[in-house]
Amino acid sequence: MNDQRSDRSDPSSAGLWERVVEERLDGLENLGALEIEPWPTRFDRTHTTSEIRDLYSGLEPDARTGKVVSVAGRVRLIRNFGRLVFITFSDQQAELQLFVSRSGLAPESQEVLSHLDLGDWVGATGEVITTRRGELSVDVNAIGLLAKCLAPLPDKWKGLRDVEQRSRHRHLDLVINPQSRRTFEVRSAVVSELRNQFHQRGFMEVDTPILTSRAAGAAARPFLTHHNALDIELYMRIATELYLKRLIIGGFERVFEVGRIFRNEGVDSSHNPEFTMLESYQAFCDYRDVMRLLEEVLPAVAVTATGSTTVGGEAVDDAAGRPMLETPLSLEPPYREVTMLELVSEVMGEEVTLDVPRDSLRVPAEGLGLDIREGWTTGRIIYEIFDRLAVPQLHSPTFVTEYPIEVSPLARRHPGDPRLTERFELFIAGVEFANAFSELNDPVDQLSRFEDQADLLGADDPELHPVDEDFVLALGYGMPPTGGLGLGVDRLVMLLTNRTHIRDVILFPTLRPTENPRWQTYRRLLLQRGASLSR
RNA sequence: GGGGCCGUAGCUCAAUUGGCAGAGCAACGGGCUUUUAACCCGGAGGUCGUGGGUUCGAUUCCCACCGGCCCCA
Repeated sequence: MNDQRSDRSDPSSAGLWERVVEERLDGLENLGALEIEPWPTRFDRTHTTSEIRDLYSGLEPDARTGKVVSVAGRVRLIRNFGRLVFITFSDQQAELQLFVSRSGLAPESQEVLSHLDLGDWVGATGEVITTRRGELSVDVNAIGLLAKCLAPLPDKWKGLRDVEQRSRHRHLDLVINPQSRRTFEVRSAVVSELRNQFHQRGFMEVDTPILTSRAAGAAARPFLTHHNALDIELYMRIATELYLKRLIIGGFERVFEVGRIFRNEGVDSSHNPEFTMLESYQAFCDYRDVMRLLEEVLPAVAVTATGSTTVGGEAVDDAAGRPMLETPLSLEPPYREVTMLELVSEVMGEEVTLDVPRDSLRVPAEGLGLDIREGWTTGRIIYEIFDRLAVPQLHSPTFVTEYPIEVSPLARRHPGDPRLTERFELFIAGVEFANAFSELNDPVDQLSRFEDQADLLGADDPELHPVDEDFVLALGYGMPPTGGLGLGVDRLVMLLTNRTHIRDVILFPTLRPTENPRWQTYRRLLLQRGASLSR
């Protein structure tokens, strides 16, 4: 272990932090003297904050409604005037003000009030009123603690800004940053609407194995794990593709899976080791049908999740991350369609075809700063030029079609040129969102493609696929023509919430573990208190 | 893999051409019955990411390391 690791939000100097926890624990003891339970089991809420706002918006200042409500939430702000206290609290929907006059308040409520801290959960009962300044409030006649917040929260206004700290302490991020809560609400809506869209089109949702004996269906390094009882090595899946195609072979004509995928590769602002991908397969269809599907599904998901097919452009609060798109962009179809060879010809400034000799492509490509490896064919080099130089310029939604066969071992050959495939990827804002093709269903061709890839595996090329023998055997029983799709769900959420960092759209991203230097102090304080409670 | 920037109070951030470490909010004590991030008074709170070096003296300069962000391959 490395002792030099630092964690900025958890400095080992726990002096002030320790004092705050101690003081709050002391406050609990005072409540105990009045037999007030700081962690009661339940609370009868009659209204949420937004229900009250909906019912009583537009009241005149200094109004009384005669309506008594019970509300609950977390204390966000306290403005104490001595005998009069204003408390702003929030539940999941919104904030609301509590108007608490000490006169006439029961002793239990007075005691709760005097030990109330920012972050505490409270339940309060009283009449809905507006104050002299017109603020909708609950005129509290009883207030109780629902849960004590023992540790100080980050500043409500400046928030937690650091991406790592926000994901490492997600509970605090969600308390503090409304934008972050909003992001994950959008994520939930995106996944829900994706499912809805596919169900509506007659797709059946399925679950395929995460633990597999062979990580296939994509070009990626897998995570390795071990099953004790069987005493075998197992891989975490790197794609759902080959299992879903087995289901098409089996006779399910439309299947999809929203699946967690694991790839043992680098971590950066757009890659997390585990991420979510939607894959769908529909029999009797080709890649052009999948294009139309995407053009329908993506705008529908955008509207359901965000209310609009326009993404980006709006100012994103700094505390919740930087924007992905500075200027707005429309997801309305039709999307631009262009072949890879057209794009590469554009980049190179002259017409590029698969007939161009390898070296007359390699030399100018290296001149543009690309690292061209020894075994790469013309098609592979074309893909590299495309990936490095053309992709970043694909701003509005663009289907790039006709991929070289070398980088598409699972896609059907293009009828016009067997060195190309019926494949497309969808790019938006310079980022790949979807990958689709007319699925290769000829086992003879599939086997030779896998064998070609296997021959090259020693070349350590990240674009190479491992062989899956069982899948080739399965193909032999006949897979109908099929259009397949892979859609990156995390990236779609990034696009719809305008975030640049994948950690901002994954609740608990993979992080290097750190020791929390406060733990020992915290543990000691709680154990001390426990001992004094049991006495 | 290469380059740049960053790490200071619970949170957000200053400052120092190398000489007692600063603010706002939070927290603590006091005051206040109509606030909207209330206000006023007072007192606290720091291993300046970690380790080493240079120096009379290092938060500041140098080196290494840890962690982060951005750009490039």
